[in-house]
Amino acid sequence: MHSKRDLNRHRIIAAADELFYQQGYQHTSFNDIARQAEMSRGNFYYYFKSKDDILLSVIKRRRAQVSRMLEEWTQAEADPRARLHRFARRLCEQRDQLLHYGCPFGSMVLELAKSKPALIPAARSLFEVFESWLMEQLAALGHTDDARGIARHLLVLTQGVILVGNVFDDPALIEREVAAIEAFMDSL
Amino acid sequence: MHSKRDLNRHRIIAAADELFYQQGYQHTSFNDIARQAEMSRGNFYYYFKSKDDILLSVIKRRRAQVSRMLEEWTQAEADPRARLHRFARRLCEQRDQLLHYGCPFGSMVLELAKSKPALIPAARSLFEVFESWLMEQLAALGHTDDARGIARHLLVLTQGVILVGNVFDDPALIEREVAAIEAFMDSL
DNA sequence: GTCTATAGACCGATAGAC
DNA sequence: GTCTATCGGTCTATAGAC
Repeated sequence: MHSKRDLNRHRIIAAADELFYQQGYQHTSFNDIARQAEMSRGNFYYYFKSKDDILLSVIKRRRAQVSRMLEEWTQAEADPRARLHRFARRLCEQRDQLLHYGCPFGSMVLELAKSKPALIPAARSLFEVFESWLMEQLAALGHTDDARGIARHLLVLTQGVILVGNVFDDPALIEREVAAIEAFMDSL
Repeated sequence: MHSKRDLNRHRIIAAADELFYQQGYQHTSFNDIARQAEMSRGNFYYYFKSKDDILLSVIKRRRAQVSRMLEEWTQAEADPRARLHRFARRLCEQRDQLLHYGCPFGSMVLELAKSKPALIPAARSLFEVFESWLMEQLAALGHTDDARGIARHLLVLTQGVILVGNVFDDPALIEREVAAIEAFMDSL
């Protein structure tokens, strides 16, 4: 059902999702979220029991979006290698955002590691979605034993590109490193 | 000279340095720093004009420490390749801290990107110290044209390892990926 | 007495919670 | 809309070294 309650919950989560990415979790206040969602701040505790609770809902939303995206890639491309290239090229598609705010998943884990370690497992689950999808593609390419290691290596490369691209604000670095990642994928 | 003023300034900066790393900049309050430095909070504005000013001093301190470390490596190892290996192996030496809190330089840039973009250039300067040292070693190995690109690629690898290691809290990943980085260095 | 250094009261603003 | 805690930041009385 799309009750009014569900719609308002969704508006709050969508607003928080964007702001948590652009400003970070701690640096985003209820007022910020209220302004972005065009709602009164007072209602929030009708929908959520705490700020942490909003974050958990944001993570859940992101996980659903990631799952949907990966499913689309799986259906659009029959070749596992072509699927991996989709994964790599997404860095270029999202380049400008990534250079500004970093990876929405990596930066969240890092922030929580410093201020809310109890929430790390929830944020880690986003990476696990990517990891298991990558492992499926790698297994299809014959890498059954070392699938996890290679999957994590691909995550290392992508997280590194984003972070260093962010540091130097260097769009060319993204393009160059993505090409190297694709070359590595072809060598598998 | 080591006036009392200098010593106390140093105590505040050292306390802030540790806390900013472990808890993040925003999540560390003046009270936290006061407790850690065993000083009264009221004094801080005798030594610094703002919290941002403390951060700038922390960055300056870290830059000096990094420069000193790189200089030591340069003097201890005559072979540029051996120097690069020092750089890689440091990830293993610092493993436990890195798994807990991430890279002190990378995580700072990421936090500032979301909340204090004006301070990014200061934090970036830490990476530039590493970058230029790496470029010197690469140039000595004959990589004069592509030194910057390779240097940044090494930074990509190291930042990626730390971040993904942090996400999965996986010490073995650090060891494995560092071995791969060293193999890459040998191929240069 | 002078100067450096210090402690802690105090401020307005704003946070999350209700 | 209100509550309480805490934030970064300010001010000042004064203690101790010289």
